[in-house]
Amino acid sequence: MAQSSYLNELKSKKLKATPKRLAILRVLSAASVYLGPQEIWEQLKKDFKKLGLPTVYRNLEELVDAGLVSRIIHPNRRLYYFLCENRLQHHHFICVQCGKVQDISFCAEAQLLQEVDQIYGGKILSHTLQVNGLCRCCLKH
Amino acid sequence: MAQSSYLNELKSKKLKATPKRLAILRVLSAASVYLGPQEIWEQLKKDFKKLGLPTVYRNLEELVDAGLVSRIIHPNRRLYYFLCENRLQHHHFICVQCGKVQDISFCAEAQLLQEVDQIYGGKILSHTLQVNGLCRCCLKH
DNA sequence: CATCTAAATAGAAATGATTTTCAATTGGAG
DNA sequence: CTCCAATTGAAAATCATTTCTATTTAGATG
Ligand SMILES: [Mn+2]
Ligand SMILES: [Mn+2]
Ligand SMILES: [Zn+2]
Ligand SMILES: [Zn+2]
Repeated sequence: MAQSSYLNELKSKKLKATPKRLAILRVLSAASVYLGPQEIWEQLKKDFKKLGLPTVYRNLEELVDAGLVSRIIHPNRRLYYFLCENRLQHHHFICVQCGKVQDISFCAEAQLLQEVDQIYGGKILSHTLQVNGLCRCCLKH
Repeated sequence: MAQSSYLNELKSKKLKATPKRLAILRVLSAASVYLGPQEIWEQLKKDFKKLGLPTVYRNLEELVDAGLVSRIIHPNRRLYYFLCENRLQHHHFICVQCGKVQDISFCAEAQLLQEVDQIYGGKILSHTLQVNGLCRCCLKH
């Protein structure tokens, strides 16, 4: 995704385009795997002599809220983040070994809505669909 | 579920039917909502003068592994547990307000397998599908 | 019933990811 | 340039969960 695209999205979400926030986006954008806050922090400490880990945590969550970054809840229950070009609502297949993320085009939304809304009369606030496993590449080794 | 049914399932999973383990099952069985380890512990401290919180944590995970209890990852990212009579693979709609759990009969398994296995060549180890929201009852108030 | 062993437990301590606090800094609108 | 809300760093707190180890116990076996 282009840098200018980030800027527009940030502005529309009322997030300032601070150097650190942009750097976090840059790291995520360059990564081919999901990254944890700690990893992102360690990469960025090289570029900024001062950078607090809480800043990374805060920014990641803000970027998720803004819809720029997707959050992955690993089976180990730690949080990871991934910058996905695909802006449509979708889900992920994640490799627990190498960290690769692949889009799942299948979306359960309609069926879930049907069941929860029409049968139970409830209101869906969020849903998680995540598939964990080993990617083709990791399967070989 | 009948007590004797628990005993059989425990035995088949090589879990001893200890008084505390059975008590945990009893508490879960009596509950109409998902419960956290702490809550379960607090209820059981009345019955056992000695009962460690780690024991509750350990047992809950063992019971999940044994397939007797289902684990719920709340949007608040804490763990909750629920004893569901339905032993077939299925998912849940949980109310984030009152803790009610309702079965989602819809299962994405086939489609996910199709996509991950046949398109990506990966292997699914687990998948999470959970719907969070407000139940009919909580919606009214 | 007595014996025996792997499984289970208590209690205390450690863990470690995540969050909070608050004073100082800064982006960017006007 | 000014100004203020947003952002940040540093340190500390939180707090759910796990680990450790000595002790106890379920239940298999004879
Ligand atoms: Mn994606
Ligand atoms: Mn169920
Ligand atoms: Zn992989
Ligand atoms: Zn409810």
